[in-house]
Amino acid sequence: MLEDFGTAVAVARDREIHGQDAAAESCYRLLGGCVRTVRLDEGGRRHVAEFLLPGDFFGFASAHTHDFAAQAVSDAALLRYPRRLVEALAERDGSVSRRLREMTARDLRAACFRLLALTRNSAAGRLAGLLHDMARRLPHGNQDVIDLPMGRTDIADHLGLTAETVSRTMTLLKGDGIIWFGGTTVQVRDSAALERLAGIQPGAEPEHTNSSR
Amino acid sequence: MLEDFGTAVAVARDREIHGQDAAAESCYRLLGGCVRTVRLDEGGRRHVAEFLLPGDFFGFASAHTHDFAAQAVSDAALLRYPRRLVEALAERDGSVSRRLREMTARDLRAACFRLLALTRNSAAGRLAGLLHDMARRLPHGNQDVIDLPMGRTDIADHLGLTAETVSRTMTLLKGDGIIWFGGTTVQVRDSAALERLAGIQPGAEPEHTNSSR
DNA sequence: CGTTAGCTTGACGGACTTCAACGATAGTGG
DNA sequence: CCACTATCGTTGAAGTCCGTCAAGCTAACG
Repeated sequence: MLEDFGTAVAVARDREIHGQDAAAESCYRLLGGCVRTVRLDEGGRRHVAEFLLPGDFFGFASAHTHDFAAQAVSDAALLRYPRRLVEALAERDGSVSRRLREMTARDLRAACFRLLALTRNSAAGRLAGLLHDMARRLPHGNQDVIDLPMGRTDIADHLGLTAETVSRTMTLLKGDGIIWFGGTTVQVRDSAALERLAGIQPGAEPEHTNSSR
Repeated sequence: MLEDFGTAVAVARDREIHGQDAAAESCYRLLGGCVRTVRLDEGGRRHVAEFLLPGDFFGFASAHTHDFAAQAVSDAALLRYPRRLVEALAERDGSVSRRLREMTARDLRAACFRLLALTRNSAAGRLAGLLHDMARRLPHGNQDVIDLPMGRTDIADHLGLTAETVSRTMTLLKGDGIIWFGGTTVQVRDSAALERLAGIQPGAEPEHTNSSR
């Protein structure tokens, strides 16, 4: 399987794993830390497509080039797989090919639902969705306390907002007692309210990313 | 190949091809007309994910259920493929599996770029992008004149706007001489201006959908 | 101790939504 | 053939949310 072939790579915070529009020679799996995929459009505006967390695969759906750059949000550890090898594996082994297809389909599904959230929800709804997502995906202790690795600007560029709006909305949610935060620590105090704001019915929309398993 | 197995289906305007969250028993290829994929969220808000045009495949990336309903925007002709058969084909034939994966990856890429456009562009930019896209994809005569099959509400729900804003913005673009329209007919008079508004550099972002070839 | 980068808060303006009314077009039944 | 009605598109006025510009604040680092 894929697990046997990756080569370990360590990437320091804010360093690039691969550039935007770079030849897609490698795919990756994140083992530790946090990675963002970013694109700068012709107007110079920055857009963060996803935040990747430990266990996530990325770069597997790229055709000839990676449309988005990948950068370490925090110090990160990852495995690198040569694309040629992945393709060769898929060519030989039907189950690998199927798993790759499922992975891409999951990403597509996640992208579609993100599209829903970003075009229909207010700033509070979008932020609630992200926080809820992070609380679910981040490796946390046993409580609802998480350590947000990314800054306000990253969050803003991910949600289609400005850093100011993110900041204001965070303090709003804090004032309402829905979350608490200080430094990079965030505590979800009312998960149900968060889901309500994000427009999620109680038990829906699981596995938003290309995670492990 | 797939081409040999589809069964022809005709669907009248505004009829449903498959419902939201319906079991994904079939995949489709559109031969004529226009189809939209739609989802109603828990707030009752409607979201149009894509407009499918002749040649487009859809429903192939769905896992167990179709997350979006598919409805005929205009009278449509399509081919239906049983999913079990498609999966069986993919299991047997590596090249089919690879093509399915490429198709899903193309959709994912398109969804990511739509995400960019919808979160970063103004109403005029979004509309310009859609019109440019339609002018490129719709089967048209030899001029820049196209026949928009979908109504203002469909466009609005696709772009994350209201029908009123779409209408207003259309008349703005008309006033600027960038487009002309009357009834369902739209003429692109200044394609370069459209691309500029949409934030597209001259020769970029091709094949936005899972089209034929 | 000074500097820098990130977060917060305030004031203002603009873009889009909402609510409402009106006009045009097509389909229906008398 | 002609109201009648429903649907869609357009236009107007008012309100809201978020972006922009600007300043202050904190914490980390040299």
